[in-house]
Amino acid sequence: MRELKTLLYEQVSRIGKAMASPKRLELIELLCQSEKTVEMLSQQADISVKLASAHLKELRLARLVDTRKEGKYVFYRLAEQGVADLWVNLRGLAEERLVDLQMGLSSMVTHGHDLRGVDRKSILKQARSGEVVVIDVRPGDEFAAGHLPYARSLPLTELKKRLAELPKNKPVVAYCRGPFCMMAKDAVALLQKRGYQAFKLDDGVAEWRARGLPIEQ
Amino acid sequence: MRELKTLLYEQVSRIGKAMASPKRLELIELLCQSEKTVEMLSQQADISVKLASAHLKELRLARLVDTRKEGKYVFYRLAEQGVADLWVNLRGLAEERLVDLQMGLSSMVTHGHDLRGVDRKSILKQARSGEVVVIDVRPGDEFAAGHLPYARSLPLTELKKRLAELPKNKPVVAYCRGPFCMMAKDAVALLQKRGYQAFKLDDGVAEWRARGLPIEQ
DNA sequence: TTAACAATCTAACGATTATTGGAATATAAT
DNA sequence: ATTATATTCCAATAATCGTTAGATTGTTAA
Repeated sequence: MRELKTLLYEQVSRIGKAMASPKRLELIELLCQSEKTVEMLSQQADISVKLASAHLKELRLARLVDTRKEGKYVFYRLAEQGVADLWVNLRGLAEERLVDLQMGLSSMVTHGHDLRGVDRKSILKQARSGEVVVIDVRPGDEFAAGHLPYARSLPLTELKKRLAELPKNKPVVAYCRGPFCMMAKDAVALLQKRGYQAFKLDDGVAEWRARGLPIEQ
Repeated sequence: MRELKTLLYEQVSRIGKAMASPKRLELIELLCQSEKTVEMLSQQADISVKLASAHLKELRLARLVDTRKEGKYVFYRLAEQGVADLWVNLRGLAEERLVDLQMGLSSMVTHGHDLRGVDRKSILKQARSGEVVVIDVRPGDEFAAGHLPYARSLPLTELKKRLAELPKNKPVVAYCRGPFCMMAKDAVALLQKRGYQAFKLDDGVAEWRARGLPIEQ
């Protein structure tokens, strides 16, 4: 009776443990974008390959991620959609804490012209009608793995040379991996300096999907 | 830049850490039912008062719970609804793992006549019309803090002496604290032995509310 | 075959965490 | 005041975790 209960809560806590490390959370967020190799993950999360491998092992043990081998590369991916939803849920709960802890977060939250309050469905509608241009500033492979409807891929790294593709008479909405990612922020800063009407959308695909909105491939 | 990111993920991981202990999860589940004192929590979770206090301190540090002092008692409660939702979310993810690990869970999942597949809204409708009787077998104070609509309080401890209150010609649906709680299971077993048409509803109030359904007080 | 590369495994360390027992606070009851 | 009760604080221990370095496995390219 008691033993059974202990067993049950232990199982759930294994998932909690897996989400109890900052590095692992960052890896999960990256995997919300697309499947990636250990090397890609280690680079994008700014950690050693060894450490990434160790953390990924933990995540696999907790069944939050799965792997696929292709040649000498091992691709990791989320085991199911629910993992991304849990990440969004967890981060949402933490965000309140972040603001009232007066964290450096303020430098991210106060991005001047953001779309925090704007209704997501109205953005979707305006994007469809062409009233606004939605750009996805993540690397191209992440865009290919899934992106917001009507979004155009324009990776941050190519933004400078491809500015001409964007209209100056329409609002441009940029998004990236989610609220903790700085790519959209940087893109908006650049665009605004060049005279574009640029806005940042805090959502990434995980947030978008967790709220039941559609994702395209 | 990197430091800021590190800081952000660290904050989220604090919540993960708080949910990384089986005991703390059990405490959270108990607090989903109603506010409780340290002593009540320690008894219901089968741990020492000291240990309960230490775990509750962790939860308070992570801002998942709040306290209220009344005389010599300290009442703990969830800091916000989102905490209960996160618990439901987390447990949901773990449940798949539990079944394919062939855990002792099977002894709980196979409760014979359960309502796992039955639509929640139809239960609600049938309860309103009186086609079924919904009983809440948790302790009375938890019922008072919030319960399913049209439910009647009939704590497991009093069930035997109050059997006469239940009809034999209608289905009786029992629920308790959630899928990990055994009270409804025991109630159903007793009722079925006495010839009632009894069924177990796996939801507790947290699960019910997390799915957007109404709760009464 | 050999060389280069991706990824994992092993061992080790310091840091953190869970748990317990004993002392200390605070409040209520006598 | 004194006693009893609820809770927390402090210290100590064993267990677990994060991280790094070195060796190892498996795969591709030469």
